[in-house]
Amino acid sequence: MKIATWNVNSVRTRVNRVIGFLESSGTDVLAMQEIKCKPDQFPYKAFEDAGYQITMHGLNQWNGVAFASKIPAEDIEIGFSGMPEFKQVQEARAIAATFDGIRLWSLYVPNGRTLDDPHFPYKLEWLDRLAAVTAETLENEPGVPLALMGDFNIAPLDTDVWDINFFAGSTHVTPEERQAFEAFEQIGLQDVVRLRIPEGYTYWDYQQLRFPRNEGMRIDFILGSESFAEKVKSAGIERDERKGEGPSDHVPVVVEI
DNA sequence: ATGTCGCCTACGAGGCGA
Repeated sequence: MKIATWNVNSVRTRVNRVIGFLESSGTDVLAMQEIKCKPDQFPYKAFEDAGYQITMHGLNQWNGVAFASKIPAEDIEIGFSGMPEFKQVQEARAIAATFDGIRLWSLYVPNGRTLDDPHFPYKLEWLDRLAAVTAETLENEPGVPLALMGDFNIAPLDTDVWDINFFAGSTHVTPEERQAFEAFEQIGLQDVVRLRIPEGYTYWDYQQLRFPRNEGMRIDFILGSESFAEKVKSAGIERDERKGEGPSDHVPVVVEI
């Protein structure tokens, strides 16, 4: 089974590219982030015509997470228990479903904006709570094949950005964010892509010719539980998806299990 | 170069978010 995660940056704008990727890669389950639409705006038909069912959560033009899958989604969960709010609103940043016994989360971690912005503590709290809820799940259901997949908006290593000096004083690389990321490893998850592909970016800003210059960031991850990790046969970062007409600024990250 | 892109409102262009 092929599983992938991809921040598509608008599923409506990107529908042809997303379906093209699904078909050419033979992906069975795709976790999407930043679909940027409400349920009545989702381009269901194009996915259904390609043989994929949609499980989505979107509230407005921002954020939004979903799965496209060839197999049925079971035990769908919108958000996670105690998910922090921003301005009294639980944003559309998390959805889970079980596919053939494998529990998958599609996650769009808050960006954080700047270190002095209220979105920054919100990001840290959001990650903290997600780790706590995931730890509970792993304790209650040890042995469950589970993966957290998505755009974490954190570059865990200095080599995950093209120039660490450029990011001095910025989000994505602070000790606090990296500690929040490491917490997922401490509760027993492992980055199943890093083990196989130590280097490589998953995101290049549209601005400043970042992609032609290969000035990117590695911020999209698949973090698997022990029983998920042991099923993984191979992994990939689909860099070529950043090329051509109308790409997302992120590329798919995939595993075969 | 403040070098892009996508969404909104509301019909042109500015505001917001990344």
